Amino acid sequence: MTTMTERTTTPADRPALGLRERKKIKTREAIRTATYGLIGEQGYDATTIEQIAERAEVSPSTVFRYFPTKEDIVLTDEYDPLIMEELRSRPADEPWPDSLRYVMHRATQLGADEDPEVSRLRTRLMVEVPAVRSRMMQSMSSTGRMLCQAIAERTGRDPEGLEVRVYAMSLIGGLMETSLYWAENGHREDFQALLDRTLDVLQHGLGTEKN
Amino acid sequence: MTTMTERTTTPADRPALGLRERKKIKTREAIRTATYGLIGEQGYDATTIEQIAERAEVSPSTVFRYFPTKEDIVLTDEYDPLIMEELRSRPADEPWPDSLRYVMHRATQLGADEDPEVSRLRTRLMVEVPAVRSRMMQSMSSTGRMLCQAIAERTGRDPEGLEVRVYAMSLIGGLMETSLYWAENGHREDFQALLDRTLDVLQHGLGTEKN
DNA sequence: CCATGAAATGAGAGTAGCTGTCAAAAGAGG
DNA sequence: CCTCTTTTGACAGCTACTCTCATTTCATGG
Repeated sequence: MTTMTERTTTPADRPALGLRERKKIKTREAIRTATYGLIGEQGYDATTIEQIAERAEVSPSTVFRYFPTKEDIVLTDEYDPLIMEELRSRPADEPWPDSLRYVMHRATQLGADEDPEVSRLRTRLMVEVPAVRSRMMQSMSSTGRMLCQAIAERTGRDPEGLEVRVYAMSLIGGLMETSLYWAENGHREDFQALLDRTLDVLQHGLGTEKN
Repeated sequence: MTTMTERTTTPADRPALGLRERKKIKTREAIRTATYGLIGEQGYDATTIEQIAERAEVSPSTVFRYFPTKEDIVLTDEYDPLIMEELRSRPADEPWPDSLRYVMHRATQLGADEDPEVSRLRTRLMVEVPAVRSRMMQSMSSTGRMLCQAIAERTGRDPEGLEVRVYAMSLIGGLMETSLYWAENGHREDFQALLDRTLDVLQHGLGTEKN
């Protein structure tokens, strides 16, 4: 227990990570960068783990140690915890739809902060490579669990109850489709705008607007 | 062109399929039966294509000719077209939520008609085997497309529009979660009842009911 | 009934993702 | 500098899946 904050001989606010940790992070990024590069050059299927290992200057074994599957190399997904935290820090009396909208906006801002190229490549792969989409959907399940938890906290319901679970998954399904839509249309439209339209549909169903 | 209704020397209304077609159907079922049996005995992962081929008395090559992936052997999914047809045949002036509810009820009846053992094995595998769940979710996408089409026909919207697509996928996500919920709880509760609760949530959101 | 053409099958080799083991190398701590 | 632990690399192995090609099986027309 008690991660860090213990024996930080370096008084600076720097990470204070050991050489080992730093190397691990570097290896992780080397693998990801190599993967993005190779996929960009030759496509997803044509890119083998061996090639990735070679370009990242590690052994194939190491690649598997860092990422359980090839799809996981491109699907980072480190946002969920951030989103959860953001959600929890919203005022308790704020209407739920408002909280949701606010947090989703924040999340897309975070997404835009990182290299937009990467974020687009990722969504493009979601559309084009079935395996990646599958993996993505799978990760949706765990995201759904967290959402259930958050909703349960806010509404005092059972996080394992059917209603909460159904609601969470329908939400995620809708949001997922928004990403696909965005990617399928060549990332032309403004994602935030799409998001707003999506949330409208999820709140009010298919209303009477034109299209 | 012109399938059958040509030279049906057998005046009976029987299928009038050639020996070849009949054999194909038999092979298909042999493979599925073998798969269900083996998985029931030893589990999904422990069951290899070779074993399936052996029990079905065909070659491994043939298994792959009939089913592109191992997961596809257990995921039949021949209901989509039926559901679509049922949906189309509803009176045009029926409110959309009512149509949806009616059709979903019909679908579960169809599902119960076939061997309930098989249907339960399938949902159980969805919960337990990630690969199967992934494949299932993937098939959801195509189901979603059909739903979009149906919704578009009913409401005069663009089937490719964001709103319709989001609505369809959120629906499918919710329904999917219902199946998972049902399987996770040992198929104890009445599926139709769960379905009704699900549709309530999808229509009205998380209302004010207790739980 | 047989010959011809087409379709289905089987056998085999090959690819790649992924798992496991084990010994060597590199960092951490005394 | 020595020891312990973690990380890595090399290797073997399994299995899903693909591709090719020869063989068998059904359909058809004479």
